[in-house]
Amino acid sequence: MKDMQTTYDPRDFEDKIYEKWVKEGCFKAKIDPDKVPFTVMMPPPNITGQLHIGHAMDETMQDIVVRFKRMQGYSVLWQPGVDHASLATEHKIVEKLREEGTTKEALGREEFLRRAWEWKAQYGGKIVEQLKKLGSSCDWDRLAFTMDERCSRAVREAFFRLYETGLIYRGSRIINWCPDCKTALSDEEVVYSEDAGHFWYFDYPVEGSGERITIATTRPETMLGDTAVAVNPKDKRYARFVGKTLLLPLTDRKIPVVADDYVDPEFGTGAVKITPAHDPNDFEVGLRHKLPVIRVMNDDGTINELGGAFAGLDRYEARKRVVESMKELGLLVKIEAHSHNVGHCHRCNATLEPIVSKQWFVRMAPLAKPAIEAVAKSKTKFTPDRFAKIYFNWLENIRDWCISRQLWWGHRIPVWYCGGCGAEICAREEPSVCPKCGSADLTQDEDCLDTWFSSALWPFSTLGWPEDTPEFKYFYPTDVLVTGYDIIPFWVMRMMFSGLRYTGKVPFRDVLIHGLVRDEQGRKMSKSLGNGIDPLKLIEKYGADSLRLALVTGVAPGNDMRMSETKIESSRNFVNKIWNASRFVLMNTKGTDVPPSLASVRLQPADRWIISRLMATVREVTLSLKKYDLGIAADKIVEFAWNDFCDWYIELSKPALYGDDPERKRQTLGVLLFVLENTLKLLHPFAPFVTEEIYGYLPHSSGSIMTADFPRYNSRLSYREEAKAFEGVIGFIKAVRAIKVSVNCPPSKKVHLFLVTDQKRLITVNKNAILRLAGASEIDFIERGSAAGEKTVSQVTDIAQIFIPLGELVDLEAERVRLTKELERVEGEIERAGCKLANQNFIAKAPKKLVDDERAKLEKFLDMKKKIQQQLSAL
RNA sequence: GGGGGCAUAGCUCAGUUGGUUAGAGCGCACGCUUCACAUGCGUGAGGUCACAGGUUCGAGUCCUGUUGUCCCCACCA
Repeated sequence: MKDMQTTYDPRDFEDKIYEKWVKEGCFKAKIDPDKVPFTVMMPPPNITGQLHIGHAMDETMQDIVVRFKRMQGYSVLWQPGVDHASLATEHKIVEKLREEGTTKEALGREEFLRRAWEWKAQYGGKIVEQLKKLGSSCDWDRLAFTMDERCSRAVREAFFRLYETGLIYRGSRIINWCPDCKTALSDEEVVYSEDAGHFWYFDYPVEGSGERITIATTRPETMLGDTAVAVNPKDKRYARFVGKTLLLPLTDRKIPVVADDYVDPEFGTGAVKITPAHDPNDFEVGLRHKLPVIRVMNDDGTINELGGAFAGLDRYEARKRVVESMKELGLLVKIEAHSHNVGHCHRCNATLEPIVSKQWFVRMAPLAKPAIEAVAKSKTKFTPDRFAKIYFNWLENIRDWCISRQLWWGHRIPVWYCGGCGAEICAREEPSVCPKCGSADLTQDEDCLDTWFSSALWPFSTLGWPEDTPEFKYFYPTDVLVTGYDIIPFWVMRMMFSGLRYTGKVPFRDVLIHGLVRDEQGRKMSKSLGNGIDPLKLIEKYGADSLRLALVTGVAPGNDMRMSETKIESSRNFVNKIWNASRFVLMNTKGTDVPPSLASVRLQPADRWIISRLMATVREVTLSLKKYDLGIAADKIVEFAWNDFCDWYIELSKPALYGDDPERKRQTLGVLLFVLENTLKLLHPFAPFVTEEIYGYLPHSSGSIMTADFPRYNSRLSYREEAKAFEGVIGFIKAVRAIKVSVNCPPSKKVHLFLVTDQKRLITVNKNAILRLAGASEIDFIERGSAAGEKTVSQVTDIAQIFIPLGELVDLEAERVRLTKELERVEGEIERAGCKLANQNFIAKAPKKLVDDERAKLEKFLDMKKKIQQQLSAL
């Protein structure tokens, strides 16, 4: 076999390995009755989308969970797919058409849709290719699209069922209208921002008297649609006006003054113009007082013919002209600066108009209730669980969902209108004649459904629902949904009530919520700021493994994270470390017939220590992954691999590897390989490429690491007592190093160690490692410190009192200061432990183990104190 | 107005059900051309865990309040 490259360069193998996985069908989901299924639905990225860093994090988290479960022996389905993103896609195509100098209306529906599909074919696959670069192990053969036949059928079925049971209705309501996209939006699609505006104070004359009522408005142009002025019934200032008639300026209409609790007497002038067609609150007031609804605006934001002289003007031009006209009439009282929250289109950012419009709605109350219960009863659990509160908050305050969009790209509403009898027909498949009158004159509703209507069905539409397919039976309900907290109202919630409504089951058992990836300064990434981090560039520069590790380390679940290149550099350094450690082990393996398992190895103390640490790590990592604490799991692996394995065990193994006992070398290599292989397996879900690449070089490995068993905790390999004893050796070595540094003794200078100890055996067994790692030439056991002679530096450790004669390097005074400091520290500990143990409540109420530990600690420190005092007096 | 997050080392953040002497990465200081790795190794400095109470034998962790900060929702025309 070829040797590993001396330098780690992910570009050498990442693409190659991904191809291999795909070719060997490693990602394929299989219905296997002997295995437990584990299903994850990928949140389908928009076909318009480019892979951004947020996707990268979301995908990485899913891939980690999925790879872990696969290695644990589950039959895993990670279902990929893309979303047609009705509005987003249509918006982009319309823009493109605009550049070409045409419009969708000019093209016509059919031609427009042909273009859209063409566009989808051209760009829709791009994001899929980008996902592959990250190492996503989803079953690409099952790639779904929210507008493919399967999903479309599910959409029609869902619509039909809701329609049939009266949960879908059509009605004229106030909705959020985007005059640029020319469509209705749901409440969730509105982005509010605090915009600087004005308050215009207008006088409305009272009919038959010289009096006037002053109202204040932020949208003067809507006065053309005013049908009343409202005051608070308790407001004495206006009591005499209630029931009177006002002459609405700029029009020839007369409008009443009504009394309504909605009006806040403290705000503005206490008198409010009521425009039921253009304001949600006014609409409600209008209903209460049976006011006419006069809509004065067209779909494109211009004033319509009901606006009289202002007809045809754009809303902002109309605003200007209305104010001017009022001023000319002497009815403009004053203008104040006023900033207020204004709704914007989440897609094009245009200022939205609340407008009365005939749309399709889903009645939410009956759907929200079971969705709330399911989470309240923990049928679905949020991680972290605080997001359940946010979920409840949304569902408890939810209003009916406006699902119709005046768009062409999307699922067309499955409702037909009969030209013969006027019937409204909802059907799963297009009817040929009217079932009521038999007329063939049927016209389908022009509108499309909100994209999220189809996304809401994703966990089961992709599995073939409404058919009871084998996939649906085996893989549904899914296990975990991974997504950002910003998507809870759009998607998580809607999948929940849809799943419960149509399948009778929750769509997923766990929801793993993550935060946003922010830039180095903690700002949200946005196009306008230009602070976006391109994950593909990072993969090109550092490799996918490094990016993945950087995305999940040091983040608590649900919290936002800051991404920076330094962070990825650290991950890259770690991956590089793994690369080199593996290279070291494999280099030494050459020409040696390494034992295939630990069974035949006579384990040394250091071996048992590293195996013990490995087992502890296996246990912690497995538990953390189970709880979706990906960051903690990654930390534990890194800590083990870098500190325990590389910094300690590999160094400890060197005397055996470079020594003259071939059998000892062979056995040590057995341990090195065992630990390395398990480390790679633990790391594989996080860093799939490099672990697979290295795995291929291991002498006893076969197949892909992807299909290897995830390491299992084995209590027989935990060696707790021995490992603990060996920690003493490590502490001892560190102490010698520290002594040398403290007296500026060059590390290369070998020192002679004189030890007072009752652990001669432990030290003798590990003598070679100690000499090498501590930089010592000789070890002598002595009975008393004074035997080490003059000019000696000393230190107390858990396993020995160390004396090092360092001749002229020793500054007696500095040594005295150092030991005195050490003595103070130990005395502090004695004080602390003593106080604790003097507390009768502690002795009585704390667990026995803690009390015993504290006693042992006190003993230890008392002993140390005695020894340090001896050393001080010997100076 | 309602809800939520965050406040721990110079910076960015971890800290599992309360329990060793509170950790990591980066940065900093000093020292290392040690035969896997300078993308490295060794040693170290640096924290009254925002503040004030409370519960407890014991609080960074739980409770109450305060301050600062960020986010989501609602919203006064």
